[in-house]
Amino acid sequence: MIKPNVIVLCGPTASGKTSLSIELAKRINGEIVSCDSMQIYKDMDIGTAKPTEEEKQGIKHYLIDFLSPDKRYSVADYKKDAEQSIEEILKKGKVPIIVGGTGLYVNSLIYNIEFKDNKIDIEYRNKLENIINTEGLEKLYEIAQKIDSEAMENISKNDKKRIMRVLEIYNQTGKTKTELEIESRKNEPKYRYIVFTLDMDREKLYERINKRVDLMIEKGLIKEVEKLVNTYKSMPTAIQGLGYKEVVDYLNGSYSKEEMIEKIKMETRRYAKRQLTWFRKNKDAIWLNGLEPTINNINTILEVYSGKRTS
RNA sequence: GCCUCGAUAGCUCAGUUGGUAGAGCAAGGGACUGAAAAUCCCUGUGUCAGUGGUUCGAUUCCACUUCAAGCCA
Repeated sequence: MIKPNVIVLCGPTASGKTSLSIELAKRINGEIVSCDSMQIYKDMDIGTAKPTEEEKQGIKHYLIDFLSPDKRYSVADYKKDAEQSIEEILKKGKVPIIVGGTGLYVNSLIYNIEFKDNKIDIEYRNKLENIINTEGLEKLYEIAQKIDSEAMENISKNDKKRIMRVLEIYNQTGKTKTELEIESRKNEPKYRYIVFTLDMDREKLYERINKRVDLMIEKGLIKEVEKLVNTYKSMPTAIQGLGYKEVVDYLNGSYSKEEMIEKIKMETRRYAKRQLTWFRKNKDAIWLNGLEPTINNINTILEVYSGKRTS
């Protein structure tokens, strides 16, 4: 059986994914599935650089702007939702285009990582937090080491989230993280994912990031955040978004407006660097230069897509 | 113009009782399976402002030059 083609366009923030993907979708009768852990949230438009209706040019976008910022969401939810979206697009006879910068989410699709149908046990997580506060993180590290020493080889003794996760998995499933990950990789992907990574000269990318942050402030990012914190009592994940937590600190008087803007720029540059580390790891990806004219990049994608080019 | 102080990593500075130097921040690289825009790990060669002098040896001491800051006029 021939697997359907699915195009994946990843790359660091501000590399030009949005406009390239929309041009591509118009060209090949495609629809876009976003792969972005922050654009999923409603009421967070400016800071996440969500495409506007005008920018979308009538191209349907999935997994954007559909979740309340007070809700939790995870890679497991994403995997399920994204595959459902892909199916819907294929049913229409259109081409699915996955677009975004969240490396973890991209991998869940292209390596077909299968997640069990479990919810996060917040009570247990709080219990672990308590142990950290009373006995220290070392205590949890030791326990985790006993449960799954193999997984702990890659986890620093300071990496609170990952140490907790090892314990959470064991508590919930009775299996180790290592065992579960082997099971999660059993099945081949259902689609032929063709992965493109959009990048450009680092200096140029940073210039674009800086400019984009200034533009966000101009467009009213501060107002957006004010409204957000007044509307939602708690935002466990959404408030972690770049730009959002910094504006909250600014509103609390932690630093001046200028300092806030510089901080957002710096954190965004660092984020872009981390994204690139993630994408470089995928040796099958085909790299595109965001400084090239859009038409050139589209032609490259089309050549690979239609099988005229393999690398 | 006088006096004082300074010039060391991209930035802010420490230091070498003379044997070519190190912190913080920035930056770069990396890890990543249910919070991922999160979380975490690793990485410090730079004409020690320039030119001369003393010395086996000067970034360190001395002289001059340039630049910057403060004070007195």
